[in-house]
Parts: sequence; structure tokens; C-alpha cells
Amino acid sequence: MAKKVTLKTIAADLKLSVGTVSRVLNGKAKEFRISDKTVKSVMNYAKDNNYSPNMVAKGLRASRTFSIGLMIPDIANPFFSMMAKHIEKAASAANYSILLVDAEENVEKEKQQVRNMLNRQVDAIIAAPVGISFDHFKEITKIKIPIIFVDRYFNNSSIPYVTSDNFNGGYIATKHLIENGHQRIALLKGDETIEPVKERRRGYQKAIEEAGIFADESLIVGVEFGVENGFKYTKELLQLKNRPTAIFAMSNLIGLGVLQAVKEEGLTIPNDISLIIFDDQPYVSYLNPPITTVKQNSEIIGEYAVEYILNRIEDESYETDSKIIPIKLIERNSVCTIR
Amino acid sequence: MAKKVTLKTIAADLKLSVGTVSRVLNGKAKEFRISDKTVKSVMNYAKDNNYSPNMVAKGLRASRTFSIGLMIPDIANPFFSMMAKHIEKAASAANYSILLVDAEENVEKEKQQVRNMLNRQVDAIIAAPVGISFDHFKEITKIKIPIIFVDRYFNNSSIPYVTSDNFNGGYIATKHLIENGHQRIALLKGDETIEPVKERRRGYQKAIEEAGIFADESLIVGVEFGVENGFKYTKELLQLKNRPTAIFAMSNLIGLGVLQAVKEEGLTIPNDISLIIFDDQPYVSYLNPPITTVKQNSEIIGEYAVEYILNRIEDESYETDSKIIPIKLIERNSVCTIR
DNA sequence: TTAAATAGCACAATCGTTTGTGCTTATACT
DNA sequence: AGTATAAGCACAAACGATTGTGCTATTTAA
Repeated sequence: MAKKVTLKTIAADLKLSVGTVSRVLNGKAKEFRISDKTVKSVMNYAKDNNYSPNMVAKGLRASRTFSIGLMIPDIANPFFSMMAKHIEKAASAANYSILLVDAEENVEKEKQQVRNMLNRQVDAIIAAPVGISFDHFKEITKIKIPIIFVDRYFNNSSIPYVTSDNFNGGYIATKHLIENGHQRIALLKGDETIEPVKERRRGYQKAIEEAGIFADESLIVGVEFGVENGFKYTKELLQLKNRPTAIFAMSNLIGLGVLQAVKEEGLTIPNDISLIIFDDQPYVSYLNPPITTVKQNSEIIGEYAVEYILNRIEDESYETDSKIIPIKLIERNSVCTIR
Repeated sequence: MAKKVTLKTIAADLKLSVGTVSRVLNGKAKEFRISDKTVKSVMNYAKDNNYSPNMVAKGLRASRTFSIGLMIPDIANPFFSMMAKHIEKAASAANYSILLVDAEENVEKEKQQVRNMLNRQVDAIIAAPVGISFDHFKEITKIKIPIIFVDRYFNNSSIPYVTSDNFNGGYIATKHLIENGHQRIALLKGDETIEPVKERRRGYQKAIEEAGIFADESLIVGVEFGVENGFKYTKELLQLKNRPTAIFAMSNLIGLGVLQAVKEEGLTIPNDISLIIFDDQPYVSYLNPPITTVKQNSEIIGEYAVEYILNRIEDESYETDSKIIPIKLIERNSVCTIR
């Protein structure tokens, strides 16, 4: 139990004042004309006993902790864990640490933990919010700490966000299906209080309209992003007398549910039914068949988020518009051409 | 910019001393015989202005931050993100926060960030270490803060760990293959400086020996946990004049690489070659074919780790043996029976 | 030779808490 | 009436760092 070496212990051992030691260690020796001899001795002592500053003391004094709160609805979702990875990478490169919270898609935990983050004096918050309500996030802006939403966001809020081009994603996926002759295209969506879900749906609908296809509302189903949701509604869709020829799944998890249901029904993709999944994951190219997806760029999203945060921390008046990151259609073999 | 409400501001407004306010807020009013009137006024003021304590000040004073450092080699790996989820859940339930670092499988970053965690005065560390060296972790024990390894660990260290029953995992997977008539079973492994890799290999070898099968060393290949590694070595295995009839892949990512290579070679699983993957993931049952896997229980691993940490924090003398969590063979359709 | 300038530090306040000790005033006891 | 006892607080130190100001001794200038 080597006794902690602090400025105080250094000062005592060297018979200096803690102020002097602090200045030396912060490279302010010249500025305060500390003698070279003193500088040397402090430096050596620090190296030898490998002193390193107590960040919480520093944080208290500076009201600045060099930490960023990261609020994620489900860190086990590969989309989010990928994003988290890039956020952590960018943050640590700038000497910031990440305080991670998994909100478990639960608004109450989210509220409570946002509070906790503030009590811990994080310098900023990056969040993929869970639900509808965001009063707890508004409070943050009042306290004047930077915040940005990633992936999910709120339209009726002035808090900036970075997200994928969800509208275009919905549009090109649907259009791709239409160009391959599909007319009855099911949309298996998530919770529609979530903006990206609305956007993807808008894109879907625009493509349908443009093509002059009958917009059958009964083909638009689903209530959340999970596997079960995808499974359950696909089952229902497949019972329809006038069954869809293609399904557009709004998340990788929903896509997994679709796969299972289709399989259980003894059907095969793409022969019996085509499928496009929103969100590309490493494993989808190994599925049977490899699935055509809309690929989001979580790296860019993460990097942009911390870039914004960092700028905002340095300059309170720094402002940007929210950012929409382009998506890409990755064609594989889950879409068949009709007629 | 509502001015921060602190003990000081409360004390000033109520014309009390900060000490008194602190005691009231910490429920020590009786003990220090603070009058009911004072208690009421402080409580009300606190509610109305929703005071909540500055955790960094608290942390400085108490040398206790209620935070746990979580060091993960690759948070985007679904196995780790799942584990992280459970760790965060258990920790936050106990009012601890998680400081997350993605070491990027890089020992240097790991070292540096362990240091950072200590500077930030985390109360404990949970780590899935990256590599061979662990001097930076030994230092931790000297500082007397609790630490536990998860998944990966070091045998020649007294630091406790929770991990899967890797030996048995390797054993039953290989045995399952043998029972299905396989004699030439390839082992596609990760970096062998990692203990779990050694264990899985030992299990594999025991099964081979027990069965009295020729142990062909040329069937044991691979150097790390990534997709490319799985791809590259599978290609090589498939070039062999006397090709293996089965592959046992040591990680989900290696498994993906195997899949790709097998596909590129125009072969199919399980007809041309059988496959078992160590580590079950949600998507594997949707692969073509669904893959037989060895399932690890990341939930238990995560929960046990924080349980240990918490006990250790409360009681310095608390000790447990390292824990080996049972694994399970999940049979699907990637193993064919020979003869 | 004396005043001014500079070198080289020490001192103390501060950030927001917690906690040991001490100081009044009021009540109780004899 | 005089002294314990207790009630109800205030004061101040401490955690580890940063930073504005002040103090002393030496050097320089006049």
C-alpha cells in the first residue's frame, strides 16, 4: 500500500509549498520564475514516484471533469455497440473518458441516470434517447452543458442530433424493391414515436406514391425494434390472403424475427418473399440468403457527435445544424425480380 | 443558467451553517439534535430547488467515487457488449456508475487507460484484459482497489476471474463431433497467449485423445479472434490433401470467417464440412444452416463480477475463488453424421 | 549608499462535501 | 440560586488540486 503521492507529499518531502509544486508540474515554472534547481528536483521526484494527479480533485477545482456521459438504449444491440466503440475511441483520443449508461429502453432509468451524470459533473452528454419524453434532456441545456443526440432524436426540440438519412434509406430500399417488380411491399416498423421510424416510413411512402402503387395500409405493421416484433407481424403478414411479395424490416433485430417467421412458414427468401433490412451488420452476408440491407455509417455518426461536443466545450457559442449522414444500399441476394 | 444550488447556497439563504445543512440532508438530524423546524426548512428548500449533491466533491472528500472502471478489448464484439450490458445493469442497480474503455485489443491503450481510471479514483476495476502482460493490473492490487477479470485472465496472477468453462466447452464440442463420426477435426483458434484459448484447446485435445484419434497438429491453426483469421485459415485447411471433415471455431467472429471461406470454396455446411462455433449469438440460428454452438453465459459472468467487486468494496478481506461458469452445447444443423 | 527591480518562493482562498469539536442558550436538578 | 445537562447549532479542518497575492532576499540601477 504505497501511500498515495500527492502535491502535498511532494511539497513536504522537498520542503516546498504545494503551489510551487503544482506550477512546476503544469509547466508554469518560467512564468512564475521557479529556479531550475527546484524544477529539476520536483520533476525527478514526480517521475521516480510516478506521481499522477487526482482527477477528482482537479475536477472539483476546475468544475471540469473531462468526461462525457454516453446514454444508450441497448448496448447489446450491435448497431449501438458499434457506435459506442467509435464514440469511445474519439473521446479517449481527446483525453475524455466515457461514463456509460444502458437505459434498457426504459425512460425512468434514463431520467434517473441523466440526473446522475449531471451530479457527476460530466462535461457533456451524448445520448440515443429512449422515448417520447425529453424534459430531462431539456434541463441539461439549461445547465448549459453540451448535449447531442445520436441516431434517435426529437423534432420539437432544439437539441442538435446526428442521425442517418432515414428518409432516404426508406426511400431507396422501397424503390429498389419496386424496381424489381414488387407491388405489395410490407413495412415492418418500430415504435412510431421515434423520429427515425417516422422518417423511414415517410421514405417508404414516397417511393410507393411515386410509383403510383396502391398504398395498402394493412401492409404497414410493427410496434418496436425487437426480434419478437418482427416474428409476430411477419407471421400475420404471411396469413394475409393477398400476401406481400416483399418485406422491408426497419432494424436488424426485426430482420432476425422476419427470418425466423419465414422459415417457420416453410417459405424461402427470396423465392417466396423478398427482404431488405435497415442496418447492415457483419453477419448478414452469411445469412441464408445474404440479405440486402441499408447500411448506416455508425463510425461517422459517433465521430461527428464527439467532434461537436468537443467544439462546444471549447466554445460555448459554437453551433451547428443537426447532421444527416448518408446511407447506402448494399445489394445482396434477398430480393428477387418479379416478372 | 440557474446558479448551482450547493450546500453553501442553501446555508446562506437559510442562515444556517453548511455543516448543519449537510447533516440534515444526510438524515443525521436526530443524531446531532437539529430542530424539526430547521429540518423542515432545509428539506423543503432542497426539494423546491431540487438540490442534488456534487458527486465529485463527495468523491474527493470520501475518497470514494461509486464508480467502476470497465475495460473491454472490443465493445463491438457482441459477446463483450452483452457482458457489458449486464455489468452496467448490476452496477447501476447498486448505484455505481461505469467508466467504459474500449482497449481496441491494444495493450498500450489498456495500460494508459488503466492509469487514467486510477487517476479518476474508480472504486474498482472489471477488465477483460487484452494481452500477455499484466503488470499494469498488478499495480492496481497494490493500491488495494478491487479488481476482477472477466472472460480473459492470467493464470500466473493472483487476481481473481470469472470466465466460462472453456476447457469443458472445447471438450464437449469436440466430443460431439467425434460422436458424429468425425475423425479429422480442425481447431481454428485465437491467440494462444490468451488463457481461454489454451483451455479450449486442452479440451479439444482431451476429447481427441480419449477417442484414440490421431492428433494431427496441422489441423490446429489460427492466431487471433477476428473474422479474417477465420477466413484465411479455413482457406488453407480446405486446400489440404487430407481435408478435415469438421471445424471447431473458437469465437463468433472466427466462425463468420469460416462461413465465408467455405462459401467461397463452393462447399456447403454440413454436407461438405461440419462446423461448431464457440459462443452463441442471436443471429446464429438464422444462418445457413443454423450453427451448433457452445453457449457462454455472459449474464452470469457479468453479475458475478460486480457481486464480487461490491463485496470486496464493503469488506477488504472478502475473498473468493475464481469462478468457472458452465457452458452449454446448443445443437443445431451444422454438424452432419459420418458413416 | 540607497532605492527600485527582480528572483524565488510561500501563503491562503477556493471548489463542494463531510465530520470532529466547541460555543451558546435554555432546561433540569438539587 | 447555582450548577449540571442537554439542545441547537456554528466553526473549521480536510480531501487534492489551482491560482492570485504577498513576502523576503538578492541584484541592479542611480
